[in-house]
Amino acid sequence: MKRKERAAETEAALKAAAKRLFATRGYLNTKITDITAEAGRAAGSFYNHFTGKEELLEALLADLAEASDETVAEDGHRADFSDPAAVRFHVAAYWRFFRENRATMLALQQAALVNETFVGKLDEFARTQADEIADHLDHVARPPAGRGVSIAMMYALVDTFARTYQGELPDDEAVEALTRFVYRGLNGRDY
Amino acid sequence: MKRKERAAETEAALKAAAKRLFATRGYLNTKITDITAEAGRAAGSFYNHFTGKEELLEALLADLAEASDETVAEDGHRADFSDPAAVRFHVAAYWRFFRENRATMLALQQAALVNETFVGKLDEFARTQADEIADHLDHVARPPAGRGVSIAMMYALVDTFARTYQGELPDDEAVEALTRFVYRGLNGRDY
DNA sequence: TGTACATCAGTGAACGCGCGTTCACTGATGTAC
DNA sequence: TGTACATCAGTGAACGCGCGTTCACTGATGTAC
Repeated sequence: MKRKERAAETEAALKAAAKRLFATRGYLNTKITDITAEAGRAAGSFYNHFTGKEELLEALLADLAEASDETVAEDGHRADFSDPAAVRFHVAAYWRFFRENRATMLALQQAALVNETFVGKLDEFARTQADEIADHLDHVARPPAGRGVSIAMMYALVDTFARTYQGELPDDEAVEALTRFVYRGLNGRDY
Repeated sequence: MKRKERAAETEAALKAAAKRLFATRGYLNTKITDITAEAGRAAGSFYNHFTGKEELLEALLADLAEASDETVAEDGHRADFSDPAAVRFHVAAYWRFFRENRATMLALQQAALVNETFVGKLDEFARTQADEIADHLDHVARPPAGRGVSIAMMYALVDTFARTYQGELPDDEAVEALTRFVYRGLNGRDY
């Protein structure tokens, strides 16, 4: 079974190279030949594993979905956003998730600009996140708007802030700021 | 002076066509030949007016800068974010600004993914917006974080929400929801 | 005011670059007997 | 266990498509005298 091993190694090398390049120069600026060069393989090798850059990104997304599932199952999970600790827990979890999957997340957003398929995947991702926390508002007495809109605002804030300032701001400062803003926004009072 | 008129008309037609296409299929998916076709001119004509798509976008940005300046000068301008009316005023102004300049704003964001120059322009735009409202926090007793971070969070939320939900949500519902969330986030209390 | 020439905006076919994709080839691994 | 053949992963030069960009040409407008 040396053949399958070799193929698996190459595939992994291509995915790893792609992540590195996506993180630095971005998905759209990365050529297929850049990926094969970074992975130390010939250009033609790419097509033994993927039909194109899109399929490679889908493979990265599949990997990411697993990582995402783990996050939810973490212990310490608080499910009531009228409790500041619960808000902080979720903000911190998303922040960590984003740091660990930055390359793929940025690539997905870029791909969505150019390819309808990935618009769908991005929406689906956001919807999944939203669904998982929808019931966390059950004990929030006076949310700022309807449930869907409230969650959407929270998500827009945390996601965009992570995209923009992660790496430029100390992690705990960012998490504290977001937690305070979100908690206040949702509950209408301080803690 | 019929020649200059004709040239000006063509240039305006190209800009208008570009805006239409940027709004529908996006900046990155729009080819130069798409723009000339949409404007009803020959492909070569484009280069009498712009050196490339980038320069066209810069022209659109220049137009937008004028529009932006007007907004600030509007009357009814409230400058104290401890007053809900002031928050609402600014949220509504940005919402309106975004609706009127959607094509250019979306194009700028897309261009920034591929071209360093536009990263700079986008940052500069955000910084300008932030500077204009920095002093509006003077009477906010307990902001959620330092001044810069507080403004950045507010901006991330309002801008992303407009990008994502404008057109899908009634304008006043969106403005109310954002106003409430932002006011609470900044002040730590409801109104 | 008229004539001859210069300049300009616009045209669209043609050119060429960049990059995705193919494919004949190589050497290694697996299979049949 | 050995030999002959098949299959597979990987290679990289070559091909070709899409699109940006050029350029010789046209007709209209402007200028000189």
